[in-house]
Amino acid sequence: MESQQQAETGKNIQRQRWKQDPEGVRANILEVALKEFADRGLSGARMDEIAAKTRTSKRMIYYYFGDKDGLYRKVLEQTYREVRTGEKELMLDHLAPKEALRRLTEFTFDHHSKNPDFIRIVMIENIHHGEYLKHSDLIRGLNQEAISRIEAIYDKGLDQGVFRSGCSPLAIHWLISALSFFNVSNRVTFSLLFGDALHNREGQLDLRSQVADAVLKFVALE
Amino acid sequence: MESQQQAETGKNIQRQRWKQDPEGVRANILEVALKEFADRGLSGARMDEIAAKTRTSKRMIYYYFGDKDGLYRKVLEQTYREVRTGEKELMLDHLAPKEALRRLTEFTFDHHSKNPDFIRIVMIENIHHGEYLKHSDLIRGLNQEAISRIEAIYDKGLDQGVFRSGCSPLAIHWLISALSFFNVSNRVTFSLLFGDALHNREGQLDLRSQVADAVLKFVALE
DNA sequence: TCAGTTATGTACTGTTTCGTTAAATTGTCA
DNA sequence: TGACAATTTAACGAAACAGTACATAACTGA
Repeated sequence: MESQQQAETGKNIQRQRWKQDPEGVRANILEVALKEFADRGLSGARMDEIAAKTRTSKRMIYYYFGDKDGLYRKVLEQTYREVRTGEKELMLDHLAPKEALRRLTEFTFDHHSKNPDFIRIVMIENIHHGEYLKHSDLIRGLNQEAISRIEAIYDKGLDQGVFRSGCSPLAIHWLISALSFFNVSNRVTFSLLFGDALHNREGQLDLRSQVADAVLKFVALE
Repeated sequence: MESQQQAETGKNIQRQRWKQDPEGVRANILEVALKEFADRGLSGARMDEIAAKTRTSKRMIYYYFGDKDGLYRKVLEQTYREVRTGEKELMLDHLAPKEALRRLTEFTFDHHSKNPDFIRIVMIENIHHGEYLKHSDLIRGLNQEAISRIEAIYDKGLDQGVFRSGCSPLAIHWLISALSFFNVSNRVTFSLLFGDALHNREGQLDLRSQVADAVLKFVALE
C-alpha cells in the first residue's frame, strides 16, 4: 500500500507552481552565500549548505554564478558595494575639522562593528592573497572616495591651524581603518586571551571614544 | 629487460635505512603544516599536500596528531608559543617611559611583520570563531605577560608625570596590537585598493614611526 | 496561441579528500 | 635478545563535495 502510493506519486511528480523572479532569486542566493562564506570561509563553505538555505535550488546557483568561485566573486563585489555606499550618508562639510574627524572615526568604528560579515569577507580575501579582489576593477573605484573625504577634512584643518602638517590622508585613513577593523576582526581571540573588558557593551563605547582620541591626538596640533 | 628488473625490485623492496627521530619528525610535520595552513586556511589545506611536503609520510601525521583538527590544534599552540617567547628578549627596564613605549611599539610592529604566518593563523582562528583557542589553556597564560610589561612602563610614566592618567594598560596593548596586526593582516587588500605607498620599503619604515607616534601621543601628556 | 527563450526542479555523476588498513621493517632500550 | 616504539609503503574505503544532465514550467513577443 505504502509502496503503491509511493510509486504513484513517484510517477506523477506534482511540481509546485512557482513564479519567475530572477532578481529575487539572485539576491536571495547572494544573501545566503555571504552569510555562509563569512561564517565558514571560502573553502569551508559548502555549496549544498548554501543551496539548502536559499529558497531555491543548487541548480540555480550554478545557473547564475557558474561555479563556487564565481559565486564568491559576486559576494565579494556585492559586499564591498553595500558597505561603501552605506558610508556615503555622512555629511561632514559643515563641521569644524576636529569635530569632523572625530565623527568620521566614530562612524567608521560603528559601521565596521555593524557589518561583521563584511569584515570577515575582507579577512577571507586577505587569507586568499587578494586573488579575487585583484580581478575586480569595479571595487577599486569605490574606495578612492574614502581618501578624498579625509583629505578635505585634513586640508581644512591645516588651513585653520588646528592640524599639524606632515600627515598624509592615506595614513590617516589607514589608522582609522586599522583600529575599526581590528576591533571586529580580532574580537574573538583578543577576548579569549585578555578578557572582554574592551568588547562588552560599555567597553565598546569607551573604546570607540578612545580610538577617536587616538586619531585626533595623532593629527591635531599640540 | 626493463620489466624484469622492475619485477625484481618490486619483489625485493629495498627500504632505506633511517634513524628514529620522533621529535624531528613531529617538528618537521608541524613546520610544514604551519606553512600550509597559513597559506590556505584550515579547510583549504590538504592533508595529502602537507604529507607530500614533509620528509615523512601521511601515515605519520595521523600517527602523531590523530586527525586534521588535532594537527591544526598543535600548530596553533606551537605558533603562539614561538611568537610569544620571541617577544621576551626585549629589555626595557632601564629606559625612560616614553622611550620604552616607543621601543616596545616599534618592536611589536617589526615582530608581527616578520611573522606573517603567525598573523595568518590568528586570522584563521578568528574566522573559525576561536573554536580551537577556546580549548587551549596553555595559550592563555602566555599572553598576560604582554599586559604586565606595558603596565610597568605606564606606571613609571605616571610616576614621572610624562603620561596622562586614564589609560588602561589593556587599551594600550590593544592599540599597539591593532596597528601592528592590521599592517600585516590587511596588507594585500589595502595595497590593492589604495596602492602600496604604506607597504613598500620606505613606506613601512615611515609607517612604523608613525604608529609609534600615534601610540605615544595617545598616552603621553600634553 | 504558439514558438522560442528564460527560469527552475530533481536526480545523478565523478572526483577529491580525509582517514584507515595491513603488513613489513628498522631502531632502541632494558 | 626480546619487546615495544617508530617508520615505510601502498592501496583502499567511504563520505563529502563540486558540478551536470535532463526534463519541464513560466514567460515573452509576434
